[in-house]
Amino acid sequence: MLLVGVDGWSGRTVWVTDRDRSMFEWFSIVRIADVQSVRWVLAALNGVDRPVSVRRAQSWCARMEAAGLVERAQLGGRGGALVWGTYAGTGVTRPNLHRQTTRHEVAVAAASARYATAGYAWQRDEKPAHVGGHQADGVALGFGWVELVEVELTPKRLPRYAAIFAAYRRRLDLGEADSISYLCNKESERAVRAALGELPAGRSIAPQVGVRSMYDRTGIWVDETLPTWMMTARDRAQRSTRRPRRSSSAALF
DNA sequence: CACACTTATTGCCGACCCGA
DNA sequence: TCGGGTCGGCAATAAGTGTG
Repeated sequence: MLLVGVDGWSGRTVWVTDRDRSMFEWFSIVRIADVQSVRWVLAALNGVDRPVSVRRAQSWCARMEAAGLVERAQLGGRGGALVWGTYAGTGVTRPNLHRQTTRHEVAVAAASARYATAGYAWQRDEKPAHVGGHQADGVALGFGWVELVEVELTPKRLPRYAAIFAAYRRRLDLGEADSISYLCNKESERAVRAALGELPAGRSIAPQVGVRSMYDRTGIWVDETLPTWMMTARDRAQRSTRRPRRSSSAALF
């Protein structure tokens, strides 16, 4: 454990545990999240499959804010305050809260938090190496299982889906991934399903694509249990015939 | 083993904010 | 103004640790 002095408070200190450091690793990957997602990641690090209480997540944020390791912005939306790691906490620069993509990033973090609780490691997808490639919003790594995750809050036009599906087809053929999950709201779920059915490229990957409506219109994912379709990494490993790419002793993130 | 003490976690309550 | 949602203070509880 590490003792961190609190600026401006004479004598006040905060303990930073290994678990807290794992939280900062997660924040360095997803950059920004809401309090609901913090509930799930704290649960993952505690080794339980239910989120910790809202109160617990709030107090964790308050404690780390006092230590100067996270910052918060109360924007009044559902899902709680937005939370991000400071440079001192994560070594990455502050996210821009007013960028249009922030809502999307928070939604990706919500997905990452659930996958973490289900036992998956989480990575950012690599930038496409060649023209026509496509970068997913995240990669969930199980034991011998690679799942590309796409968070879809705004429906796209059909030609765009055609290009993305073709890129996924190539990646599946190359063995870079085992499946693709589209996490949507109601509107985009309809668009993705339609595109998968109408486009030849869509039909060719459809058996390996899961389309789930998890978000409300504003991109908030609120729940108290893991979705039934989300198989835990451990259960998935027992059904997978592939050789593990990730040892069971690998770190969570 | 019994007991005191610490730490982590939770539920409850009131305060506050915001939109209908 | 009302209701829903979030946040922080507080007390209760569970689990872990040290001591006689």
